[in-house]
Amino acid sequence: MLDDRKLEVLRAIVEDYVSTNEPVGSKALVDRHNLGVSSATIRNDMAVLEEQGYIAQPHTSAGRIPTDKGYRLFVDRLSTVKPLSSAERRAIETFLNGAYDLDDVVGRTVRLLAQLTRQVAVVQYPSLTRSSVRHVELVPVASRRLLLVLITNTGRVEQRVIETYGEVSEESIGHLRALLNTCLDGCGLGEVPVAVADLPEKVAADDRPLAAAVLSVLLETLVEKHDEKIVFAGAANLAAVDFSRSLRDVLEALEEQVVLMRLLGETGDSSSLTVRIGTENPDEGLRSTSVVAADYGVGDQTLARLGVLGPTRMDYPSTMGAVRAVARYVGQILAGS
Amino acid sequence: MLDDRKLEVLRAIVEDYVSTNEPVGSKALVDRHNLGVSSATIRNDMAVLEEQGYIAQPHTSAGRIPTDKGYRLFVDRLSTVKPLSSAERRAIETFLNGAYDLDDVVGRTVRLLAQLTRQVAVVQYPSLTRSSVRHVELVPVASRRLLLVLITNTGRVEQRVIETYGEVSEESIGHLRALLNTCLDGCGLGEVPVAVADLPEKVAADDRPLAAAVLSVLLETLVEKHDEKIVFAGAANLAAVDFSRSLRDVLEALEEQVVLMRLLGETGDSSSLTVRIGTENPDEGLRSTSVVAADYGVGDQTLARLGVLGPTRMDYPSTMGAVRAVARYVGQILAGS
DNA sequence: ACTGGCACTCCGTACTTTCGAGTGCCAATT
DNA sequence: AATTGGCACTCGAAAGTACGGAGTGCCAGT
Repeated sequence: MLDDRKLEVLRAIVEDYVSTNEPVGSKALVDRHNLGVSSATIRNDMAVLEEQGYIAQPHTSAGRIPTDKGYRLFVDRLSTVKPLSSAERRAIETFLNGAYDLDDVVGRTVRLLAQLTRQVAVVQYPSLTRSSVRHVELVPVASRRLLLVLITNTGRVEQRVIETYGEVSEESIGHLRALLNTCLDGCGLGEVPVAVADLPEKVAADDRPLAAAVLSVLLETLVEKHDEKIVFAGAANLAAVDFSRSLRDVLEALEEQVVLMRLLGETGDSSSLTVRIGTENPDEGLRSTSVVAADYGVGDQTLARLGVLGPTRMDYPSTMGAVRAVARYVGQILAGS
Repeated sequence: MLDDRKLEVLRAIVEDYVSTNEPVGSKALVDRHNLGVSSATIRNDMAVLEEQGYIAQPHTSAGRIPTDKGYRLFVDRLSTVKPLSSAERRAIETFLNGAYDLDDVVGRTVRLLAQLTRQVAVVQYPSLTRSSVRHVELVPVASRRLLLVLITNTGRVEQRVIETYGEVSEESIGHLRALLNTCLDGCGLGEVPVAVADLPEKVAADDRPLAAAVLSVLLETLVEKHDEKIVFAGAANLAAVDFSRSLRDVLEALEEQVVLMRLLGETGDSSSLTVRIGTENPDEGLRSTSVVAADYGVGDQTLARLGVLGPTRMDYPSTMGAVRAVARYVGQILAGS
């Protein structure tokens, strides 16, 4: 139903609109792209494209702009991911290599991605449930208070305060610490509940209450809500764009963890890059934005997601290239640390 | 040189301008406040106030708006900090009490302050150099790699990777760990360099390289640049205001750690609240904003600062009240954990 | 199937007009 | 000397008006 030329016209409209931010008319189109036909022909094609819902006019007698459906078709069939320049790749590499701990890796990544795409970048910390235990530490911090410190293979360090409701000896703590570490070393965090199930039986009767308190805090730490940590950067880039919805709505959405989580979406099923365009977005305040997201991880193990948010009118090929490249490099960095 | 009535006029101008966001004229002033004189008199007073630089007109034949100097006088001499309502105080208390670790305390605080003031809130993590060591942990994470974990009395947990350039036995690590903890327990982080000075001499000759590596990383962690950690929230509130400088400039400034640090300024000398108005601000992009900041800490020990950033046209008494109240509550929460 | 031509639409811009809040100044009053 | 009512003046914001031009849809011709 859409012949090759019509697709070509759609692509041209998307590209021109993205670069000029102005509705594109038939005349301008034949001037800038050598389509080999006259503007009248293009007008006919445009009429069809509009009827099918791929483009729209802001008002009568104005040029056309792509609809969400138009962008969708463009992303799916009319564009290819644009690889970064080698200069950009080198910049990424040197910038990320300077990181000295996980916080720093994530912080640098999100700033880097924001700068690279000139949009808002979002990076999720490596998921706890998909990591494994590297070390568990119990530190007494007051007479009736312990600090549980959990270190994962991805370098995440989680800490929780434990109230012990009674004095606890150094020995008990040391014993429990050793037991926890033998139980859990290398254990996937998803399996922790199973792995510790029989632990209370192994401790001396006197230490059972302590063990119970520690375990309850440990298990709570793995509960979904606390599981996820996510950051963003580049909000300043939003100010340059003007949204149909107010800027305020978008900023508000960005400040909510849950919204950010939904934004990146589920970890991708097949291809690594996910693009969500305008109204495809679940959240009210983000109906005029698009998201390009990707999984990142070490080897074949997916750890979490990262991505970019911008106006639907965005340069998809370049953005997708940047997101893919950064996701890969982060995986490499994490693998090496 | 400024009699009481003129001061009263200035106060009225500030209050009206803050609440209406429109230049205030002599007529409107006598209507809204019962000053007991006519508008012509007020006009004369205004002329004097303008000559002295406390107010200005956006253009001839418009009302007056306060200058930075006018706000300064208002804050210093014409206003009193407005305490929060008891409902607000209760809300703060319950909200902050739910926090389960330092990250959570800081995160909740910054969101709370943003919501309370409807402006941008900034909170600095408890300064490392002003904290003391609660525990040091060494965790082997790979054959030639250790993780140094430092836990402070304020609940901050810092981690650094250490390359050992050689296999290291469990025993060596255990030994060094014990040594470190006896050396450093309760030691102020400022004194760490002194406290560990003679440590290398205490370890077995074989472990000297290991000790050196660990110490170098430990000392580096305390270097100023890494010392400070700072977060903000409520950027969405900026969108509601319009700045003379572009919103973009302000957002950009906010995303830079160093700028945020400068923003809060040095820890206050005398009174607990610091107000910096417009051009009193050191940073280019923040010349049209004001900052209200305060120290917070446990007991008489100052740990760090927090504050609020908004347009110069802000409700200073309320904002100051909120900042002061939140700073106090955070201190309490930290004391209890 | 494509094209050139043509009448039509309507946005954006610029120009003008009007309206009114606000000012500064002055002479009169207390 | 301080205050006041009066008055001419200023200037921005809002509303109205005019116009140019990019863009469209349609149709007859190739």
